[in-house]
Amino acid sequence: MSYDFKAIEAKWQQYWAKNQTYKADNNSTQPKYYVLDMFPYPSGAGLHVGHPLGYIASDIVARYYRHKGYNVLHPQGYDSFGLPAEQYAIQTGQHPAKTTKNNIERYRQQLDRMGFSFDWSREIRTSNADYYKWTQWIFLLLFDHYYCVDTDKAQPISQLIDRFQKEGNSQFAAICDADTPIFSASEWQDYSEEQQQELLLKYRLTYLAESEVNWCPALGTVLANDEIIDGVSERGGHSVTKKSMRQWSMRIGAYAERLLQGLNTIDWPEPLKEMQRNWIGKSTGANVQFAIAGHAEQIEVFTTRPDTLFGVSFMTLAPELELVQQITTPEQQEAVTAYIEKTKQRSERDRQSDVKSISGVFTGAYALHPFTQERVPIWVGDYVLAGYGTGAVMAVPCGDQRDYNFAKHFDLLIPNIFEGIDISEAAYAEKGSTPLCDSDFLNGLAYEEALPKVIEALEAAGKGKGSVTYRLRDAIFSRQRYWGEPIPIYYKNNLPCPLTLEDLPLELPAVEKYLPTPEGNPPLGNATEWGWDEKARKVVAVSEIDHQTVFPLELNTMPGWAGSSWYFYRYMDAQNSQAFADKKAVDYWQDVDLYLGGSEHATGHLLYSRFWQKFLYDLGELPVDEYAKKLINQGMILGESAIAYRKPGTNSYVSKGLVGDAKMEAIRVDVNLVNTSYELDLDGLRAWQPQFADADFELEAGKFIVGTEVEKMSKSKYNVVNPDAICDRYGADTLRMYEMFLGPLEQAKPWNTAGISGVHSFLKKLWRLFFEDEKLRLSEEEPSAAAYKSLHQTIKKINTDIAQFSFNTCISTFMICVNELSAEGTASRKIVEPLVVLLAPFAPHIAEELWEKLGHKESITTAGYPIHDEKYLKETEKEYPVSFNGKMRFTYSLPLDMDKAAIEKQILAEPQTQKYLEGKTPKKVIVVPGKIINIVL
RNA sequence: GCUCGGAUGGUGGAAUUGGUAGACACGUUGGACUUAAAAUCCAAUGACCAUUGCGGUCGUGCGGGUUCAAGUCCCGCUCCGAGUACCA
Repeated sequence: MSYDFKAIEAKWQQYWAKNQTYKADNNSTQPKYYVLDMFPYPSGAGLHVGHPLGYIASDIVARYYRHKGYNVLHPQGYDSFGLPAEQYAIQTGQHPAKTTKNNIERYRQQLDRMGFSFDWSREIRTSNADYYKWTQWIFLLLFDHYYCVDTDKAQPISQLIDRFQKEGNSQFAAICDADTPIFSASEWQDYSEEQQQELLLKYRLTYLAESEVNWCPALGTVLANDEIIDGVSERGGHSVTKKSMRQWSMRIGAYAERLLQGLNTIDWPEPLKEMQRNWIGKSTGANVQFAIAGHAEQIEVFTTRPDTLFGVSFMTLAPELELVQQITTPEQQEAVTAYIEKTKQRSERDRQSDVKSISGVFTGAYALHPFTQERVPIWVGDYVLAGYGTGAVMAVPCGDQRDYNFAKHFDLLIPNIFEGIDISEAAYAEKGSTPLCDSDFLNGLAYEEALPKVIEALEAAGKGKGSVTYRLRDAIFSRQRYWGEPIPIYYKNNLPCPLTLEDLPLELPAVEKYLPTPEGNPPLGNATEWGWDEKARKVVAVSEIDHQTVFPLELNTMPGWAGSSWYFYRYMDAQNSQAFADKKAVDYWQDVDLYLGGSEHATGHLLYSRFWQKFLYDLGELPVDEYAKKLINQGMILGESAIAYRKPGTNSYVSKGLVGDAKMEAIRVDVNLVNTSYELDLDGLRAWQPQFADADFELEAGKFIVGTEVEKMSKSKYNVVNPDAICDRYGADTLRMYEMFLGPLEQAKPWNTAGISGVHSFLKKLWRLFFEDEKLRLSEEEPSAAAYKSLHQTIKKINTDIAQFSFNTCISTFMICVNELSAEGTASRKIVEPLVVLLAPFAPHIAEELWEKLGHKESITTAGYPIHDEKYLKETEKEYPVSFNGKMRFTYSLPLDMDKAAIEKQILAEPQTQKYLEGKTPKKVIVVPGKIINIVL
């Protein structure tokens, strides 16, 4: 009987499904282990061999922990809202729900073939109303809370209203918009309901605000910063401009410090943490007030170098600041207005690609230095960003390269305040130990001492204070799209009113067209049923909107990251209709023990989900404030595109070896037509695309060889390898083991089928260990010492390697073990039985089959994972390499328990040693027990 | 520019964290079995020299250093990849 992987895999996949082998129990007394994959967006292209890499790794871990006696939660679902389905709907008129459903079915089929141990009873889809009901609920909670600085957590808005009633807003610290006015308790009470609501919006953790957004006219929507690459949209490459719109935002900035600190408590890859730290971009320094000559207003600047205060020679304001208009002198008015207009017209793309050119204009106004009262000219320059710090900088040309360049360009003063530093060529930006000069009370002090001193002086003079600024901006939450979660808000007198939990889910309405309306409203503006009846608490026809009892609903939908920011808690109790998850279930599962996914989500999903986590933790909804203890980034599997070389302007192709120095056009051909020796199947090619039907091919040695290029796997590059094809040819167990064998999990690597035969023949060899022809040839005899040793070495290595997620070396270890056992001849039950369990996480189908053949009635899942016994590994003797001056000469076998002195004595007495010593006395003898003996002459 | 990460045979990659570099696999070459092919098994395989003598020299991107001993640690470069970018 040969290894019939097709029959075996089909059999066990059915068995697992029928017996719900991998269903996790919410009422278990076993310890829990939660292994999570980043759930996929079900695209129309289906899975390629790159997708399962992380799923295979997490599946190995899940199965391993089950063997170890843990109650394992290993769920899977779909991030099923998203732009591609909507784009497809626009083109074809097919409802996104329908295409999404089809895509999911295809994904599921492909996933099932690979033998994953997912608990499918917990499957979720973010586009299902019973799921997004709870996404909407979280939105409502955010709307109903503000961030209290004193308690350093989110608090209910009702509490804020209480405080406003009693003391106004000047007595306590809460995170709010920068333009929030100060008011007293009596002023608050005098405000109208509308005014009060407007003010509360400035505090809510999700809020409406007029904000500058990245507007993409071609897509008709707003894009987040991470959806823009090189100034054009990630999807489609359309140009993007700035536009001011009233948008929903998330006050993630309130959590900046906690998001930063939390990184120290989680075991995530250091590079990923570093990315998040940079994205949060904390800088400490000071805010400094500059008076303006002849004006009541002041300019506040943020600087990380208040110690260089005496080097200020001008100020620069961002063109967007309102203050600019107020202080500009009549003579400069024209120039300033022209400059502001010019900046407005420049698209984000221009501004980014044109970093080097320096532009700016003088306002005619002067600021007064807080200590010297010297007059400092105020300029406007677009290198200052309105959105960072205060939108104004104190320019210290001797200490900052951009200020330096600006000063050189406009011929402004460059006073030097660094002792003994030459600044004739460039600014000196280091925070070094160089003492300051010409700096009044800071003279002679270097950065470290000057910093606290100047802040102290500023605070004493009431001219500034120490301050911290973050680069992290609040996240725009509105999308002008159809295929996303509706925002559970309606508008009364233009003010947003929240729905309540009882009203949810607010279901996505049907629309005729998925494009924006002619008036420029989002696609939901096309819905006929999209009014909110406040009394009946239900959605009614738009025609009934009267602004008395029926009001318009929000037309924007939520962004892609909304549904993915909390999904890992839904898996704990996926069917619950009363809560996002039952409290008992959440208390039992707590958090994710291992999270696997790509690093491309570093500053998107992985940051937003931490933010929501901390918020829900503040509310007591979740037990921990970081949801994933450990995270691993699996590397991307790249495609290896096949290139056929064509003579320019002809239809003749030349085999790779014959190209030489000739100029050729590189034409990508389907990799699936290429075999492992890079030979192209010409008949297949001719049938594949008509342009090749009558092409000429110059062969070498009767073959046509293609060139290759490693790039991202994508349909358009014809380099996509479908896992189904591999499963057909070699089976799922081979695919699983081969993907792991390819290299370290974290590393990006090209897909190449060349080595797959090695893994496949390993499985065949394993099979032959059990079967000779038709017969199970299992020995019940006591195994040899060598067999025991081989097994226990393997057990030891596999256990330590799984703990380190080093799956590629696990596969090697298995190969060595099976090679050794095969060489021995007979397979003893005492050896192969534990071996099969050991292998089960990696190649579950063949392991189940062999387990059954060994006479077991229950699934191998219930078997305990083998633990090695040192007694089989114990060695009494060890080969010591003996080297002279570090150069290896010979080896000598010695008992392991000998002490160093005895070893030294015995080695020196050896005739062979004497020969190499040539009568000299060694200076030193180094003995590392069990490792090496080095004799230094 | 800044911040990370990397560089080991023809190829993918190992190396107990300073202790015999190249495990394991692919590929290649030779052999066995076979009418033949597939499958399987055996042997060789870093480079160069010596090969009828068991050996020698070099070798982990480049140049230095520390050490009895360096792929591994330190200093200075080169190249490649990722992230980020007027962040005051």
